[in-house]
This record gives sequence, structure tokens and C-alpha cells, in this order.
Amino acid sequence: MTTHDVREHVIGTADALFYGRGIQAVGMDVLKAESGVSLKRLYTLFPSKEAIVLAVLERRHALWSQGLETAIEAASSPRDRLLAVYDYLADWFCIDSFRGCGFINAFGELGAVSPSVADAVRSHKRSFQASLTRLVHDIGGSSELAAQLAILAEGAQTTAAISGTPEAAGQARRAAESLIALSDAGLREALAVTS
Amino acid sequence: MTTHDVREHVIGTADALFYGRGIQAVGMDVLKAESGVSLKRLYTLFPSKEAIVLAVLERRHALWSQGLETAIEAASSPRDRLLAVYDYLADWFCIDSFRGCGFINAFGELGAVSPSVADAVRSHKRSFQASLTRLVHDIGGSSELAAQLAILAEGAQTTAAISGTPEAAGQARRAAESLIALSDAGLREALAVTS
DNA sequence: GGCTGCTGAGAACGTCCGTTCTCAAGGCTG
DNA sequence: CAGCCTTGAGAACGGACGTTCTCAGCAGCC
Repeated sequence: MTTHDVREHVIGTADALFYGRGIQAVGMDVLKAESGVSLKRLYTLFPSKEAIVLAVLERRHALWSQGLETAIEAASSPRDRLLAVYDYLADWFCIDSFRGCGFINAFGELGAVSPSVADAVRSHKRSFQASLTRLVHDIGGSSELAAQLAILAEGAQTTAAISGTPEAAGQARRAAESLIALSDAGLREALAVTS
Repeated sequence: MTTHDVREHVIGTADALFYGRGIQAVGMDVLKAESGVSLKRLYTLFPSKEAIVLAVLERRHALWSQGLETAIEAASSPRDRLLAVYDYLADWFCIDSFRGCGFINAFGELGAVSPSVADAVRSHKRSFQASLTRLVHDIGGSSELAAQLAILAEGAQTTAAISGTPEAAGQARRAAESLIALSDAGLREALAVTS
């Protein structure tokens, strides 16, 4: 068991605990008990609890981005790659332990009190929007469309979390399909006269 | 200064504090200092801090719903009434103290630890979805469209909160206009063949 | 006016948090 | 094998939390 392995183990345990119960609801002694790593060692591995929180967010970002990328690459057409984002969300919402976006949760809990947490959340969301923008540009869509699709994805996450059902993913996906179809067909101007 | 007035004053003060700093970040002594109401009195007015949190959520729901209703009623056509929802969001996002949806924040912070808070958040969101569904039905739209527009509104709130800019409101509004136009024109079938 | 009962303020309480300290055990060096 | 030095565990610490207690002040009544 190398130091690095223990570190990763602690981060993984902390991730599950923080995500499942809320960050402030998990004390260092609980993390000690669940990870089997003594307090002394925890504090030699990390300078503070906040550092653990940041490491957890980093890991969560890496896993999430990697999973998303894998889902995207599995699709064949540019349009399917874009829609794969929502299928990825749908799969995620169905997991038992799903409790919303960990970044949004962390932001609500600590965003006003810890600037570094707020920054980590912001950069995660920026990264997601960048991925989406790239996919949208691949089908010739505008940045505006990318922003709209990102808003749908964000809304699906919070809606699924609060309602406790995964159906928001399908609704967001169908909404995205509509917006993409509109953009594809270049029908926005044509429809504008009817509204 | 009646008991009722003091109660309302405490709830208002607590709302501002909880929303601005996070619920767990505000202790009872801070609430005492900011409201000018002694701890003894606070605990005669409310049985616990959690009761104050619930009262705050109730008040926030009342104010928010009332503001939304006012914004809706000010619009003249059914379509404008529906889009007024997003203009209401836009105005809200521009307020300096905007820090996201207080209910989403509370859910992320306490949803896993306090079932009553989770319930309050769920019923607020259900109420919002019900309002939206009513407005959508008034223009002949489906429940599916209402769900999609709700997701857009949710996404706009978290996006605006995390990004720190109000532009998500406009993006969500334009996305909503697109979805409504598609629904209005009954063009979904026509477009399906092009996708 | 003196006694009584109630309300007020905030000191005090127990608990739990994040963090540090003590000290015992073990491995490497000579 | 003796000495030392690193590392381990978890008891201990200071502070902050939510909640309760004490007691001074002040009505109202005899």
C-alpha cells in the first residue's frame, strides 16, 4: 500500500461520503472510521479538510469527464455524439446513489464560504460547456445553441435530483433534439413569422 | 411590536443570512446578533433551528410564487404570460445578492440530512412545475413541453448562480421560445423526417 | 409597597468539529 | 543487540455549534 494508493483510497471514500451525506455533515472522524486511515495520517496526506474536498472535486471532475468522453466516443455520428450527453445523464440518474450534481451541491453548501470550492465548481462547469460547445460546433450549431443545451443538462440534473426520478433526462434529451432540429433545418427564421 | 411581527422579522433576517452565507454557516448567535432578538426569545418563537429553516423556506416560497404570479399577470397574451417566467428569472439574476435558487442550495446542503427540508424543496419545485404546466396548457401545449420548459428554468438558475452572470436567463428564454414555436406550429412531425 | 410570577438577556452547557500532541511500537543503522 | 528515528493510533485541545439555565428586572395584584 503506497502513500499514493492510500491517498486515492481516502479521496474515494471521502467522495462517497461527501456526496451521499453532504460535506459538512461528514466529520474527519467519520472519514477516519470509514477509510480506516488514522487522523494523523489523514493530516500528513492532506493539510486540511478543505484540501480533501478540493481533491474530491478534482477526482469527481476527472471521472465524470472521462465517462462523458467515453459515452461521446461510442456514438457514430456528430449528432449522436451530442445527444450521447443526455444518454450519459440518463444512465447516471438511474444509479441508486444519485443525489444530483456533486458540484452544484458543493457550490450551494460551500460556495459562499470557500472561494476555492467555488472556483473548482466553476471550472468544472466551464469544462462541460466547452465540451458541449465543441460537439455543437461539429454539427454546425452556434454557441448560443451550445449554451441552451448546457442549460438543459443542468436543469435535468437538479430536476432529477429533487424529484428523485430519472425522467428529466429523457425530457431534456427530447428538448435538445427539438432545438438541434430547429438549428439544423435553419427554420428559426421561418418559424419566427408564425409567432 | 407584536409576537407575530418579531417572528416575521426573525424569518426575514434568517432568510437573508441563510441565503447569503449558507444555512450551516449561520449560527444561532449570529441570527441573534443580526435580528436583535435574544436566544431565549428565538427559542420561544421556534422550537429549533430547523423550524426556522422551514419557516424561511415557506416565506421564500410565498414571496417567490407571489412575485412570479405578479409577473405573469402583467403579461397580456397567454404566450407572453408563459415567457414572463423567464423575464422574471432575468430580473432576479440581476439582483446583487442573487446566489442561485435558495431551495436547490438548501437541498444540496441539507436534503440528505433533513427530510423535512427535502420535502419543502420538493413541494416548492412541484408548485413551480404546476404553474408552468397551467401556462403551457393555456397555449395548448403538452405536459412534456411544460416539463422541458421547467428544466430550462432550473438550468438557468444554476447556470446563472455558478457563472455569476445573468445571461442564462436570456438563453433559456430563447430556447423556450424555440420549443414553444415548434409546439405551436405543430412542426415536430415535419422536422422529424429531416433528422 | 411588598410579594409573586413572568419575561428578558446572555452566560453556561454538552457535544461535535477540525486540528494537534503524546506516546508507544517498529524498523533501520552501527 | 542497542540506539534512534520514523510512523502509527487515538486521546486531547480549542473553538463553535444548538440548546438550556440562571437570574435580574418588571409588571400586576393584595
